[in-house]
Order: sequence, then structure tokens, then C-alpha cells
Amino acid sequence: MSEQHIPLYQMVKRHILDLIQNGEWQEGKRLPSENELVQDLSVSRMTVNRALRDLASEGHVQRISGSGTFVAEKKAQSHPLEIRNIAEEVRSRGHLHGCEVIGLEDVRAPADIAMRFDIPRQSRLYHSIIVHFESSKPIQFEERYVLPEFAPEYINADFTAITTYQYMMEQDAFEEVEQIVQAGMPDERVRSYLQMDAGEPCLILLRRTWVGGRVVTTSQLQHPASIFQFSSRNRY
Amino acid sequence: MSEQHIPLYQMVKRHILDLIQNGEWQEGKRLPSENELVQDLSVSRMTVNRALRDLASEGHVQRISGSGTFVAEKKAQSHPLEIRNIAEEVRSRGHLHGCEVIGLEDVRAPADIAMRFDIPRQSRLYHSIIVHFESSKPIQFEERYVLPEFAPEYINADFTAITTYQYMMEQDAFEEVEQIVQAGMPDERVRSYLQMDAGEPCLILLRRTWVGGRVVTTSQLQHPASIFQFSSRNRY
DNA sequence: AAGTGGTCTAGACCACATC
DNA sequence: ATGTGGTCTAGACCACTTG
Repeated sequence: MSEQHIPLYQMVKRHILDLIQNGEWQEGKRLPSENELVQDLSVSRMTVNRALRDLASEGHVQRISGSGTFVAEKKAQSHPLEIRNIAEEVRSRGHLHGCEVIGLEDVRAPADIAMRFDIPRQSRLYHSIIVHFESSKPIQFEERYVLPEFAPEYINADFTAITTYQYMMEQDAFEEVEQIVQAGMPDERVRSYLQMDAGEPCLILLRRTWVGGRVVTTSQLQHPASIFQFSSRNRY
Repeated sequence: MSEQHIPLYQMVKRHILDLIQNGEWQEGKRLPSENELVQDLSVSRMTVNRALRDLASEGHVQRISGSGTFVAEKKAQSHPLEIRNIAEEVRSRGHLHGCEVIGLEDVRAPADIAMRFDIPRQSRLYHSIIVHFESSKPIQFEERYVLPEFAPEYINADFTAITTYQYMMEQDAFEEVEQIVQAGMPDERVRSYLQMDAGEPCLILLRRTWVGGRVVTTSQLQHPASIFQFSSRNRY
């Protein structure tokens, strides 16, 4: 077999990350000092230093000179213009993705939704409501409408096994996407599903997706502001 | 004189970045090897190595083990969120843009701001607070810090006549921009300036802008959620 | 075979935090 | 006064690419 040689500093990183992600070292906890880690792990201080610097630049820990190294506060991140799969995003942070299907049914389009699809009121639409979890913490309340002609079997899909995003991608490639980012207060139902404190706002993403010149799906994604943000970094 | 102590590896980074940005080292050119730089700059190899690793992780160079270090190709990226001038945006909607300069002064960098600039605490920075209006309705609370070396006359500019955005653009083209979008509750001062109802959240945009490998300005833009959103529409 | 980056060490000095 | 992270050095071994 390949039996690669893994750099020491990466093993140190992994070791520390594991302890953080297992919850043994909670947010805000002070990590052992560099010198302590040198003793414990029998590596040189430069190696520990590099591992910790890496973890800091990746946002897992925060270092304060003269004071110590601390487990960082988690803030889920997402790229605004990229259409990403929430499950992949959670997993890319080394966390577990979970979800609960609150509702999945066939409905008549309410006026506001019909307008967003540009279809007559009372048209038939599929409607799904799903809550997504990152390591058993709710991070997204997803409410979606889908044009039945576009995805006839949507109503029968198992969205605990596949995300709505993946399912929609399998139907057809999107041609055009509109995205709107807002802040807002969740209603009582959403607040409860997301286990948010009263008075805490949501970061909201509204999407419309076109295929063949028709809106085929709209979604409203609500996230607790305290643990979710969009970020991007670009060269010009 | 302040005469800060700047880390050696940062001086090495700056030296190399200058050569790249002056065009002396074109895209794809191979840089001197680590050992050559050790000779030329009279520093240890570990210091050169760290500088080059940093530059690689920032995307300025590409390193190929066994082969060499090369100036990276610039890639055109589509903007996730466009950097727009608030005044132009308001005018494009056919409204009148107004603004009020709440504060414009010379300050010592607080710890959190110093960290965002990656400069020593207590360094001198310019600090401005401006409220923007759309047809006499407040829409943005702008708090900005600026590196004095980058814009020495910032403190004397008239920001009722020109936006901070325009002013910064006149100094130099930015090379890299980080943008973070959050939702949050405004503090009492901001709520009052923006004439917001109690309990109404803000849509917040945090920005950092790099020139010459240094953060030259950071800004926090807070907008009333009820009248402000980001939107985009793209073909795929 | 020679050169390159990738990693690792042991020891050092410093500025800053905290007690 | 002690401990912390931040930096720097001189030297070493390695795997890989190149001529």
C-alpha cells in the first residue's frame, strides 16, 4: 500500500481538531500552551507553532500573544454567489450534517408565491420544508416551492438521503439564478425550529432559479444570525 | 518616532510582492530559490520559507516541490457582491443621496481592529463614521478605518462632497477584497442614527481591502433590514 | 548528480499578558 | 516575575524534479 509519510505538524493539527470537534475542548477553552504541547506530543516547538498558526488561519482557534490559544467561536460560513450544497458545506468543516423533513406536499400556490413563479394563483406546486443541522445544531430553515412539471417525482423523494439541491441539480442544469440576501426576524415557528433566542435575527437568502425561461423553483433559506454568515474573498 | 519592529518574514514578503507588482517579475516567472534568497537577503532559510509559504497561501505565487517557485497567474473572478458606490446606487434609483459626517479623526487602533489590519495595537489609524441617506431617509451607517500611510490626507477630505469609496479608489486600485455579510441587531447609537424601530435587525457588510499585500481599509456597513437587501442575478 | 521545496529540531531573544 | 505566543537561526534529512 501507499503508506504515505504524513507531516508531523499535520498530525498535531488533526489531533487538536479532533479534540475540538469531539467537544472535549469547548468553545472559548484555552488550549495547552506551546510548551505543554511540546512535552505532551514530543515534537519541537516550531512544529507545534506551525500547527497552531495553521489552525488559527483556518479559523479554528484564536491566538492572543502573551495570553494563550483559545478554541474559536464557530460561525458557519457560506459563499453568497455560489450555489452550494448545505450538506457538503457542513461536511467540509468537518461536522456532521443532519436534516429533518418538516413537510413535503402538494399545494395550491398562494398569491405571493404565484407571483414569484409568474404563474396563475392556485396552480399546483410542490412545497417542502426542511431543517438542516450542523452537528445537531440547527443552522438552516429551508422552505422551497417546485414546479411539478420540472420535477414530477419531487414529492416522493427522500430528502434525508439527498438534499433538495442535489435533487434539483439532477433534473436539469440551471440557466439563471436570482439571489437576494436580507436580514429579518424569524416568525415564531421558524424561531422554534432553529432554537433561537427571542430577539435574534435571521440571515435570509431568497433564490429563484430559471430553466427554459420559466421559474422552476424558489427557496427561502433562513439562518440564525449568531452562527451564520456569508463570506467571500476575491482578487481583482 | 514610532519605529515599529516589523518581522523579517514580512519584509521578505513585501520585497517579493513589490517586485511582482512592479512587473519586474512577470506571471509564470520562476523566483530565485530559497537558498538564493537566503544569500541575497541575509536571512535564514526558515524565514524565507515562511515568507514564500505565506505568499503561496495568499495566491501570489505557486510552489512546486522539486521544481521551484513561480509567480502565479491572475485569474478573473466574477464578483460575488459588487463593490458599489452607495451614492451612485441611490442616484441610479432616481433618488437623492445625502450624507452626514458623524466623526472623522485620528485614533489608536483598538485590539480587534488592529487584528483585522494585522498591525500592532495602538498603531495610528484614521477613523470615520458617516451616515448615508436616500431621499432624506437613512439607509447606511458606515464606520471605516484607514491606514494613514495609504491615504495620508483622508483625515482632511470632505466626505459630503465625495464618498469614502470614491476617495479610496483614487488612491490606488484594490487588489483583494474580503466581504462578510451578517445579520445583527444594531446598538442603540446606530439604531438612533438610522431611525430604526426597536427590534428591527440590520443587514451588515464587513469589508477588508488589500493593496500591496497589506490591509489598507476596513469598513462596517449597517443597513436597516426593512429597506435594504443585496441582490444579484446571473446566467449560468 | 545536483537542485528544489517540505519538514523538523534545539535553542534563542523578544514583547506582551497576567498575576 | 512568570508564562505566553511571535519570531529567528543554523543545521539537518527527505522526496521529488531536472538535466
